[in-house]
Amino acid sequence: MTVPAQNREKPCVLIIDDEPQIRHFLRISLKTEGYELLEAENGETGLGLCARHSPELVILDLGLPDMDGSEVLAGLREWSSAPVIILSVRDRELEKVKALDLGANDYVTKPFGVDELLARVRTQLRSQQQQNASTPEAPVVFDDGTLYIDLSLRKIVVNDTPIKLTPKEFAVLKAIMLADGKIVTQSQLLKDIWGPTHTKDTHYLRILIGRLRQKLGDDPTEQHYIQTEPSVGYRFTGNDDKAGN
Amino acid sequence: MTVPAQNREKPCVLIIDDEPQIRHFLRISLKTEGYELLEAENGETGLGLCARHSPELVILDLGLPDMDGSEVLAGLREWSSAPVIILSVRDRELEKVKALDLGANDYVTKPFGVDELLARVRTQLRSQQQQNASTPEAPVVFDDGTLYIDLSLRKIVVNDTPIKLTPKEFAVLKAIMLADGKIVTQSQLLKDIWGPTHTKDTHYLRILIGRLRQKLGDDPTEQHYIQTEPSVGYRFTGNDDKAGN
DNA sequence: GCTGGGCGTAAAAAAGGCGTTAAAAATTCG
DNA sequence: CGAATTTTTAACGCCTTTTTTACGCCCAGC
Repeated sequence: MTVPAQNREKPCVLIIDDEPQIRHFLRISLKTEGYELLEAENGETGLGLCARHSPELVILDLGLPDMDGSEVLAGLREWSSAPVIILSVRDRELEKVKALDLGANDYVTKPFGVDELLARVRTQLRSQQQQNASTPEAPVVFDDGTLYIDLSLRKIVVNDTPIKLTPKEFAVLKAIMLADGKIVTQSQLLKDIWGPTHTKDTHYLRILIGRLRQKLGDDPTEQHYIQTEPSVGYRFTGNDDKAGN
Repeated sequence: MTVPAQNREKPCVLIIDDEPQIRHFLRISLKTEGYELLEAENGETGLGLCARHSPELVILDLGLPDMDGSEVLAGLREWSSAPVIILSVRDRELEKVKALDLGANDYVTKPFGVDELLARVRTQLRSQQQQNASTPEAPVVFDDGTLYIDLSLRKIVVNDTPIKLTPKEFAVLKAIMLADGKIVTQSQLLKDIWGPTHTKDTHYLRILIGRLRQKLGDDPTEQHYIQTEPSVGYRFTGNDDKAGN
């Protein structure tokens, strides 16, 4: 599995902003504070970078060229719990509330003071540290040469051929991938994706898993990627049969 | 430690502010959001209330009559990690940095919009909750070099060969493993796994234990792992005489 | 030394779960 | 509003699991 290196000496901060001068400005400030930096000038590369490097914190500008900032935030929150500080020129209350309720951890209005922003960065990293002591980040990208999956960009490639997944198919794949090798119970999947009223309808799952295996090129008798634990659930495996951790 | 009961239906918010109209204002807003409330009009009673009730969140005004807000914050942080949102009329950057670095989680400048404050309250409670949710299950693992069992991962390995257990087999193994060396009665196992209507069908158990021993590589005449207590029940032991962990 | 209850084993028959296919219904999208 | 995609429904064959049934063994007690 392509598990991003989690043991960093310096905390890593990802900046997603399209304005070069802001990025430059932040780069200087954050570097002198001793952070490692990642930069993206649009939402898509931002999501990709975040998936591949799982930074300790994300600074996200709401006004991006390719997609709305809140879309980026929502996409991020589907699989990442990294703290996000929003930057925005819009200081209307509604905007702030929307972003915070979407899962942002702080909202700073441009123009802002560097020192304040740096303090807010420290604050977020501090609270994050408290909890993240023993929580290994779940893998968001998978690549074994044959199958390539990037949950952040919703991109699946099998043998260099892009594959399209339906919403439910993707939701199931995401769920079992984020479980990181652990079994996800049938009732859990049914509850999360079909709703609490369908926790018994396991045939939904059987047919969906069937289509998923077919699309991923996974022989059900081999169960290379998706393993069935009969009458319990399913697990995603990157071909490590050994008793791992 | 005097840790008060933490299981509340509603999250509890402590307001420390000397201005009655602000307290009134916050009280209305927070109550309608469904929070339980505590109020203090000076630092000392605030600290006392926080110690006694350990609220899920603290809203702290920096300008208090009896002691400086940062003193309150510093005092709080000596023993509490509850999220603190600072309220202040002072919007100088230095003030914000000082408060945040003292351990505050957010800093809101008066006058503020209610909706934004409420959103920030939700945000803080959310990250707090997230952190409590992690680290739920302690891994239950047995390993003596030959037999490896991980109950949480549902993984059994005998002599480096992964073994598949059926649901009932696993349920029985789990039951006797969790008993930690003590005997589990036959009727107990039958009631728990086959249901209360089968407490007499001990032949089910005999057959199942047989298969289990076979799969685990346990000679029934030796009873290395699963011991029979005739007409009583079964117990799991990992090398009983040896210094077991 | 026979006897009977409790245990372990071995084979069958019965039941249940899984994967697959095809078609109908619902939803999305142009 | 119609076409294409997605989801749901229904039915079948296969394999695994569970239950049933039958038999042999050990050991205490008469």
